[in-house]
Amino acid sequence: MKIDPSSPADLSAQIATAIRDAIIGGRLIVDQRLPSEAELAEQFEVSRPTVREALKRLAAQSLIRTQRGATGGAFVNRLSFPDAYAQQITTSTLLLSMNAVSFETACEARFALERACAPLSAERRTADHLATMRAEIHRQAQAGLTDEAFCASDVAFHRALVDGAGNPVLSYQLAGAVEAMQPLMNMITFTARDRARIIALHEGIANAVEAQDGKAVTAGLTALEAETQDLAQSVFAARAARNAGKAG
Amino acid sequence: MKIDPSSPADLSAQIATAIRDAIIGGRLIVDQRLPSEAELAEQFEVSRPTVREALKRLAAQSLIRTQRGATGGAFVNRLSFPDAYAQQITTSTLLLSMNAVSFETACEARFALERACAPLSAERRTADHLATMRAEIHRQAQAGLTDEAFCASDVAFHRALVDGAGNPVLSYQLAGAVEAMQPLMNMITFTARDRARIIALHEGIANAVEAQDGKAVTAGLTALEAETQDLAQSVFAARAARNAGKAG
DNA sequence: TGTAGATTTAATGTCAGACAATTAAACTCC
DNA sequence: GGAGTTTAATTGTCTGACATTAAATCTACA
Repeated sequence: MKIDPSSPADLSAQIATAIRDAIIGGRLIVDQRLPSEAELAEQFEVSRPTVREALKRLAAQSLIRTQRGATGGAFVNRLSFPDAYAQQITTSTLLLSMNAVSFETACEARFALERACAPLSAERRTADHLATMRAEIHRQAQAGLTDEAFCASDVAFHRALVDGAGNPVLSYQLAGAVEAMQPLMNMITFTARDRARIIALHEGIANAVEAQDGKAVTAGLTALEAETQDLAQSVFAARAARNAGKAG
Repeated sequence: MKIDPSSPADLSAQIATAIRDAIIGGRLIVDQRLPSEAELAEQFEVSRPTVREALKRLAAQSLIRTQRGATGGAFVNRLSFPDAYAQQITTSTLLLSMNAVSFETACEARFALERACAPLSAERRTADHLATMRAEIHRQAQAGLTDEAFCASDVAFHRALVDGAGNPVLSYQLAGAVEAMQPLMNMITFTARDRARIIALHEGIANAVEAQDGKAVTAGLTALEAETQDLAQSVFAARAARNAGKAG
């Protein structure tokens, strides 16, 4: 592993890239200990702070973990599913919030992906997944629920549906799509009638999942997508009209 | 923004979290300049190297960018789609390689997600997308192509299909699923007959996309999934048998 | 002999201060 | 007024030191 001191890029970035490539390329394997900071500094012919900045970059991506003490050091970290979930959600959320992605586009992507899980989930869901879905529907029907809590329950409902497919890779991929929608959904105010319609659709989906009828699950999700898009459109239209009224 | 010096967590990690939360929460907006390192050090009552480690953590996640010079500093970075793609691919690839995810599971997830794009892509694909797909099919048929190049072309074909849906969020989500499969696919050796079958399936898919027949695209992907799973199974079975022979 | 406690040691975490490199703005001179 | 020079602000890097942590080792005592 070598770096180029004459490169315009920061030394710490170069070192981080070199180590990252070694991890991705399998030359450093999970739980393997990296040389100590002092040794790395010597190898790369830089100072310890520079090495530390490189290691912090890697730590930020969960590629390594560090331990203090006599037998401590930096170790190649196994990227766990929960860590990957968290990164996925953060990235997706920021991507949506920073790039003026329309509600319509995000919503379409989210439901398209979720429909991909529908047949598998209908086939494989356990009683647990079904119970979670029912419990969340029950929660959604409670009076006095804030819009945020309603949305959170909505997310939990859909996660149960996705997890029902029994494919952790699929669950991981969907985590970003489903969770990143939450801030967008939170911009919507749900009237009692809106909630009733959504809950009815959720019940239809849960019933289809219980009956292990993949096509019905897919159809239910499509209907829910249409309902969500309509709702968002009317909310945003009303808001725009109110603002125009203010301006006029 | 405050940190807790008595917390067991590293100060630099705490500072990074505080700034990240400010960005996610919208208190720091895109292109806004953060205080200089010296000012941040004063605010958080830590030294400059500690602040720098925190900033490097954020830079590793593309949350900020830094500029040298008189008017330089750290700026909140707009997370671009390409950056998000790259992060997504890295995370997905590592997740698969470090967690003993079976080929079967990864393959199932990938094709399930890709089928989610099929109807949209059939409806909206441009001539460009179609041309890319045809070009990649042509490349795949060339003699003397290495397995790696064949796989790379396969990825390009499927990306064109996904991009055809015209939904950048969907493309972003799929990037991880499709690209992360490549290392796994590279473990397979493709005989000429295998390639011919795959190319035939690709042609069927391209024809369906050209005809804007979403159901046929979905069916083609399902057939390709079955073919891929069969192929992988036989390759791995043969390899296992050879290893057993050696051991015996 | 075994174990509890003290010591050692090796590593990361943090600090202070300095200098180098870079870049934009301010200034100066023609 | 414009080209070149200077200045100032900021990040990048280095050196050396000390603090903190935790495992391993040693020591004393039962």
